[in-house]
Amino acid sequence: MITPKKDTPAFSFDECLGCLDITTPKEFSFTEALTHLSRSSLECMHYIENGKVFKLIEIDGDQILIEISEKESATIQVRFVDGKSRNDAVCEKITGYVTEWFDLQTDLVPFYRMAKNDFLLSKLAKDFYGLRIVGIPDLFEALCWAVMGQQVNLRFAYTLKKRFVESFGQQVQWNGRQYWSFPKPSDISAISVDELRKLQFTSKKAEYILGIAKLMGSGELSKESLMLLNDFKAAEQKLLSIRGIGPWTAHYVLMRCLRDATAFPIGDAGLQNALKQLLDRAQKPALEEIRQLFDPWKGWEAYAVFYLWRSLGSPSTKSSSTKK
DNA sequence: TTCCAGGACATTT
DNA sequence: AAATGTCATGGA
Repeated sequence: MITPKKDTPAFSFDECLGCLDITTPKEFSFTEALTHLSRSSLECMHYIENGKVFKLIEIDGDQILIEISEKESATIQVRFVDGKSRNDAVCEKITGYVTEWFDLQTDLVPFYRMAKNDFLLSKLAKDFYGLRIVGIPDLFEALCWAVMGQQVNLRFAYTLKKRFVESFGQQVQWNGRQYWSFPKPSDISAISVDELRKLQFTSKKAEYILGIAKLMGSGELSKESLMLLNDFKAAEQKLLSIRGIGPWTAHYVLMRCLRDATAFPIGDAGLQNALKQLLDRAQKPALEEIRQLFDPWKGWEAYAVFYLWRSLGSPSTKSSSTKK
């Protein structure tokens, strides 16, 4: 069985303020998490304002709008926007959610030890210190997002997600703003390809997502069942057996949802472009070279990829790149 | 205009 | 088994 580290950080609940403090590891940067979450203005699954993230999460069937901000060093604060208090059991679940979302359970010390003297990673580890793999805890969301991202530019992928969520998800209004929850498999399994075609999904993307919704709706596929498998390799095989899920999608989901630190979407175009830029090459490195580059990073492939992706959005590493 | 983007699958050689 | 075509849109 794949056992996630269950060393939940300490939390304290202040009943009066309707808040929850979560202690974060030393190697955690809330700013880096915010940078990641701010990638697209079309993002519909959370809202960011003044260094605070607003997100609708579901606990025991209840939708709770939370606001997360950095309180002081090594502490982030979760505020319940409705001001109501929650009991300890719910607080624990919220803490668990945030911990998983922000990847607070991973010990990054070995990663940084490894990266410290690496010719490529040392700079990235320094520049983006505290960056963790921001997760997509919901398996259906992770799979749908990965399918939407297949072979289209990221902006269009966000457009598709926004249309999808606003068509089939649930919303909560607060202070004149809408907060969305991702559609459930059961919301999607019965719709038709045409309904997704209207949102400008390709027929294939529509079929893939309907197929995944049916598998998850029937219980044939679930995050829990994947985590019950012997290892991530078995989870990968299960994912690859599903129509529409190829190597890239499988590894992307292993990385963002199942938290496999060895997940390695080697064919990823963004990864190849990041390496091309960092190595100052005229062309993207070949797959075999990428494999060799990653060889010293065994066990931390997913983190290496995430830091390389991060480098693409960084002004500090941006150079006057010419195309192709 | 052309190329290809955080791919996967079907079809053709 | 490996190369090639297809999907849809958008940005450079």
